[in-house]
Amino acid sequence: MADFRYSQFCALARAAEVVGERWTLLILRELLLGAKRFSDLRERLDGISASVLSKRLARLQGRGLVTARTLEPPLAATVYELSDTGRALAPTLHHLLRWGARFLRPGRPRERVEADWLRLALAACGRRTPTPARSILLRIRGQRGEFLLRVTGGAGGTTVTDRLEPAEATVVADPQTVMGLMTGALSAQAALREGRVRVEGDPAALEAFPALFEIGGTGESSPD
Amino acid sequence: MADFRYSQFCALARAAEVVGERWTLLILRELLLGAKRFSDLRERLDGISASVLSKRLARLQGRGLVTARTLEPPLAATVYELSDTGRALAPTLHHLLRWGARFLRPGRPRERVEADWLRLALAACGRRTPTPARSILLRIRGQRGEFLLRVTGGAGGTTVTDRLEPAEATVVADPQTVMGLMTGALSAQAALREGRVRVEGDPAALEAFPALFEIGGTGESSPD
DNA sequence: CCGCATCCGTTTCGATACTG
DNA sequence: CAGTATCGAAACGGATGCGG
Repeated sequence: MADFRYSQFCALARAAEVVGERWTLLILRELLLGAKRFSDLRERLDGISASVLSKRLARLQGRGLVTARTLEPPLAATVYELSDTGRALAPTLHHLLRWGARFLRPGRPRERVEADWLRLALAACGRRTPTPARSILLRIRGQRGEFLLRVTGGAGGTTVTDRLEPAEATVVADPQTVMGLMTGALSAQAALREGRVRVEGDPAALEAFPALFEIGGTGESSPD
Repeated sequence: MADFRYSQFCALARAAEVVGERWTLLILRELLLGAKRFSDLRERLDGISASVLSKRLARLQGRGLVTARTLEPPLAATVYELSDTGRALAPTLHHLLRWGARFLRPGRPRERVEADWLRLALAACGRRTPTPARSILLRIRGQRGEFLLRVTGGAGGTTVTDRLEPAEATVVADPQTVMGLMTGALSAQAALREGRVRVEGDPAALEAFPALFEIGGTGESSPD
């Protein structure tokens, strides 16, 4: 394994050596969402081979981003989790996600969607500046069942949780539609007209939804 | 060129498809530092092959991060530069650089260093919160000559320029030493003791130098 | 010269099979 | 379940060539 991929004394090149290999960012995304076993990772990173996953985990452990922990004898399993160094990448991943959101639509045939990923995206793209004091329950219908998220605007910005308290409105849509509304690629009117979304409760909540989010600065200077 | 590298409806996966290939982050770094020609990029990205650089540039243009512009007939040359979408990645690259700074030291034999990279690193790692009102001129001695940077602390945080106004002190060191001091991996005392740094002017400036910078959150929650 | 396209040896990846 | 072994396919790195 060529450990020195670039020969440059530059912090960005160093970072690229650690997280710039295929699959690595997605492995970190999964571990950011919680500790996981080898086979959990394989299942969610649909398409990664066992040998590549093994190499990636070994490298991430070697660089100190990931630690392996063996559970107590009853469940003799190894789980991988982020170390402090790995968790320190979270702000970077959020920024990258916000920037990448512009490429999300259109969706592609047979693409996988996980509830976790949507929650991560909504959380990462929520505005940090004061947003309309709305509370919206999202009922997201994927291929494999449906799940709920709760989005709240306020003076402290937008927050996203999976606690299911009551809200002003419930918005029912599939993942592609939710992300289209969030990124602004799809207007509320168009989504309603095409029957891609249904609102229960205050219809104005849907109109306000896009204002709760923003994607990576197309011009506005983000704080940092 | 398999354009769909992952089959996941996730903004981070989309971003990884665009910037997650070998060399791409470093190409973006170079273009962030200014528009460049094909051969300029090849020269600075020591080791990249022409065919790979060509493919990367084509992909980046296809995705809208980079534009090619042909100069007027006298200098019939093509320069590549970042588009708004490409420049929108700047905050992400700064975050990633700050995180990667922890891996900078120790330097490796025969590693290349460019003045631009140091300037980028110092700018990216400068604290955003108020810092001591110091002004320090860095005289950095690389293999190929030396160059100067000016670091200023203040209520608005740390700023780094290449304008050579007078300062309280001049710090003379090689790039590895400067980065060691910046990341905190090398203490001012140790650097002085080993003769790796020389100070002209107020000696206290060197002691204050590390306080002007911070690298990617090992615990402190960065604003975003 | 500059911006590639082409050829070719080496490395990495992906799919499957196999082992403790 | 958690990986290692193997092997064909794809990507990469280096050299060369060619049109503008």
